[in-house]
Amino acid sequence: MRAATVAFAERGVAGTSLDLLAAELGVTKQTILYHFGSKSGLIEAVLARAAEDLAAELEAAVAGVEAGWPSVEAVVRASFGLAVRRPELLGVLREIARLGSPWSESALDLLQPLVDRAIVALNDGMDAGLFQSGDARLILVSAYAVVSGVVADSELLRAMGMRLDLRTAAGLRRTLLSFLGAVLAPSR
Amino acid sequence: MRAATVAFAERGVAGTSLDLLAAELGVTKQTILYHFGSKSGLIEAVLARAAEDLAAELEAAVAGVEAGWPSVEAVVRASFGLAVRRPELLGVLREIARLGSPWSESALDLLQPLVDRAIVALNDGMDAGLFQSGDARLILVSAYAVVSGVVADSELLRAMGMRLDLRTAAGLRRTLLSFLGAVLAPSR
DNA sequence: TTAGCTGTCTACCATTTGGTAAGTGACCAC
DNA sequence: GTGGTCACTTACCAAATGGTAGACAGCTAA
Repeated sequence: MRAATVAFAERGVAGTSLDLLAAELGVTKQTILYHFGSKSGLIEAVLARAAEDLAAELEAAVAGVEAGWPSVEAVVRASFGLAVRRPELLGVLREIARLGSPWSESALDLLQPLVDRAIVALNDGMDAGLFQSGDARLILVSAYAVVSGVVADSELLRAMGMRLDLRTAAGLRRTLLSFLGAVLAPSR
Repeated sequence: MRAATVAFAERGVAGTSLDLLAAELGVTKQTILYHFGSKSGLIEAVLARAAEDLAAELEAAVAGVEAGWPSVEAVVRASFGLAVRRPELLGVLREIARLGSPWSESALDLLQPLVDRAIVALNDGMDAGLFQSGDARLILVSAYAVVSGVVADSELLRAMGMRLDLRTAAGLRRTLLSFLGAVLAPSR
């Protein structure tokens, strides 16, 4: 599943054949089919695991962190950490969500709780005066798109003479936090 | 080429077979091969056209617009306009760039001028005191990632109960411009 | 010892895929 | 009218793809 996750994220689902995946693992394609039944079964398992892992990582990031700006900072930090440490986690989710029915729906179901939780947190923060009022969804989707876009378009980073390493991620994190700070900071 | 661009952007290059593409067009696969020689030939043509179109659109957007913030605004407006009007333009570039050698290099060559131009414009603005100083590359890549991420992850938009329509794009544009305004506005 | 289960393999299979070869009709210059 | 080019077709083909069937070895429980 780890190999499949990486392969799906890097080469796409359609671009990953069971034969090739099996060869990478030093087994035959039939071994994969034995464990997952079909390619769809493999996709399903990979999707479920990735969503679970992502939720766990973000959950861990905000655990014990106080609501408001510190939580935002923690999530952003964790997201860019994932983008460097496990880019395939975000990549495979996007890749599977793009497959169309019924995969988009499955992915959507699995990610909905995360989205809802973030929206609620932002709105709560706004209500509590910790954040400036605004459209939480627009802010969330913009922030997510930065992380997702950076992971997905690593080729474009190269066009700018950058790599998705720790230093770049730190710079991007600072930039995104400035972005968010500007939009969320309560007017004084 | 228009059909191929849309198909590549939506289903990926590997996920688009010549047979299917031909069927959509009401011709045979051999007709496509006649005009483009091979699938690679088609990809190459689509890539070149997409890069050219993107450059032309952005060029037109900043033509006659004064340097500094108005230019930033114009580019952001044009980008989100493209994201709504012609999402396949951005999508296909990302999709082809992801194919690995030698496609990434080709795509990179074609997009490099755009990137360079944007970097120079930002740095000039900083030198002229129109913008706050900062890392132009980080700002550019972040801003690009917002647009790219929104186009690529249209499924996630749905998870938030949003569509990539004119209204949403306008909201995202305002959000991104707030982001950029906060990072670029000269300190007073 | 043996029966059964598990994980893997070899051997196939039908379909799909990118690509080649050889035509066929329409048009056009001479 | 006739030769040639252009756009497109039908008829194939070899390789790759997802998937099935059945054999085989290792392990465990009776």
